[in-house]
Amino acid sequence: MTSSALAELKKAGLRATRPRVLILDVLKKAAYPLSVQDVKKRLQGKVDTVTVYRTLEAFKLAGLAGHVDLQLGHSLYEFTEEKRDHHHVVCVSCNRIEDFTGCDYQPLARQALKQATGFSTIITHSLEFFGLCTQCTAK
Amino acid sequence: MTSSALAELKKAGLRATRPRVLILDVLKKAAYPLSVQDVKKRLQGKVDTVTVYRTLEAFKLAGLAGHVDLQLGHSLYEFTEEKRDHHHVVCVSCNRIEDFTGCDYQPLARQALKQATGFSTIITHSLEFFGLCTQCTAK
DNA sequence: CTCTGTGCAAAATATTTGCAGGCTC
DNA sequence: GAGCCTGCAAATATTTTGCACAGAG
Repeated sequence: MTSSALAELKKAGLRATRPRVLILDVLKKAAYPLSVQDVKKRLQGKVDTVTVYRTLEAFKLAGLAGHVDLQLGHSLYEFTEEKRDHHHVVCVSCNRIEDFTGCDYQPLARQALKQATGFSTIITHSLEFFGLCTQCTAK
Repeated sequence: MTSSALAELKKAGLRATRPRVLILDVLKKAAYPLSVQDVKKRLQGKVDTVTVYRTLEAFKLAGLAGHVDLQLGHSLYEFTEEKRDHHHVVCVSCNRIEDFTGCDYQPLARQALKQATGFSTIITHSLEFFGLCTQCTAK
């Protein structure tokens, strides 16, 4: 595992330092997007908080990780897998998260560009659904 | 204007206090989503920061305002107009914002519910595009 | 009059910046 | 060896909480 993280870092053009390998491994193992605090906790003091911030930002720029915003008061990051362009459904009551894939956003992006006349390119997009999970519905 | 804000507050089931009328007016006049600081500045000291936080949250619960997240490090709010379900295109370089409308999300929501088996209801959604505006493309 | 809303102070949380030393390439 | 990366300290920004008083209904 560690060695593959190392290779991915190099392929992405980043220096393969110990903190970066550790953080990338944590991201890859996570079932759901992680906050800076989440990452730090899972590394139990092995990496400084500031480094987590800087590393996640570097991963984002390098395309290794994506930024997720679920309106929880802090940013989340997740490993960018092959099955890219997946999104989340978040329970507004308990914050449970599930994924869904196959968002066909190209028509929407074209429509957005047609209306937003001051723009020339769409680079990325965010799409999140907020609802109630079955447990919270029952309550 | 002020009187209409007052009526809207009552209709939404909220007490029509001075800070709320002022904040609602500011939101309605804004061309784009505002942060807590934006709102506070436009009220030049007439309302406390904490009240702005609490009021915007109350508006959100009452359906008067919507929460927008453009990955800028803080939350934005905008008045919920009739032309609801509109979204934004944000320039990743200069943060310029434009709107677009007519996102046909029902099929996507159905697809999300089919895949997210632990969920029973979709209440709302967020969809934002990030790209380059023509000015920043030229640079 | 009752109960919610507000302002003020302070705490808690999240994020950024500066700098000296360490490690990758 | 050069230059990027890290840890530590501290500054800055954002959001939340507690409480006494004010104002809406």
